[in-house]
Amino acid sequence: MLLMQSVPLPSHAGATTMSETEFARFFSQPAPALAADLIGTTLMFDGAGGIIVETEAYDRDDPASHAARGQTRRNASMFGPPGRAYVYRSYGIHWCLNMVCGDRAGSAVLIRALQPTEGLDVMRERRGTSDIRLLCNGPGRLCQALGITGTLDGKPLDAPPFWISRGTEPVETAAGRRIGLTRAVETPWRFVLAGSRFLSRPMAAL
DNA sequence: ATATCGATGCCCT
DNA sequence: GGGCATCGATATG
Repeated sequence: MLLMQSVPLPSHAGATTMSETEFARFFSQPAPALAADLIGTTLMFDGAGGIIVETEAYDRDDPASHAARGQTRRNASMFGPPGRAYVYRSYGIHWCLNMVCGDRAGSAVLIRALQPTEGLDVMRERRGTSDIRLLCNGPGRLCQALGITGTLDGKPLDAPPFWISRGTEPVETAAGRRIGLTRAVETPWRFVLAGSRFLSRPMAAL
């Protein structure tokens, strides 16, 4: 069947796709809640991907957020419907992927690290390293590994080339300070899979 | 293991 | 013109 061929199969047991209403409910959560819930979720993009092990929440009333000073051309996707991508260029060089969420405009979750499970060969080629721990351990690195660029800004996350599946097994998460910020540094809106060796940086004590 | 620094381009004031 | 939700190389313990 044509439809089946376009859907990548997760390699780990227990994965499940979301119905339309589950998807809508999932992404209507406030950013910190979704950021925590995304840990352990599988993210695929055009045949490559893995398990989300690190996220950060940003929202409208958050001085560190791109949305803090209102809508602009760059952050327009953050003010659009939830369940879509917000992709922006970081430091002029890298792309970073967010998932737009919330019951009001200006909320998103930055995807910071994956545990790679699918498409290892193409990710190694794109990243220029064979070290599996260096493929997706950072927001810029995972976009390079998956081939995500600015053309995906505003695209829905429940349609190809994106594919998202929540795990059925509960996972242990930890929260801490966000990385690389100069503002709102105390807000503990970074979430990780406890004990993961695929993080962009180890979780520091609060 | 952690620290520092330069690259790089676009957004926004 | 200033600042930046990063990365990789380099230096050092």
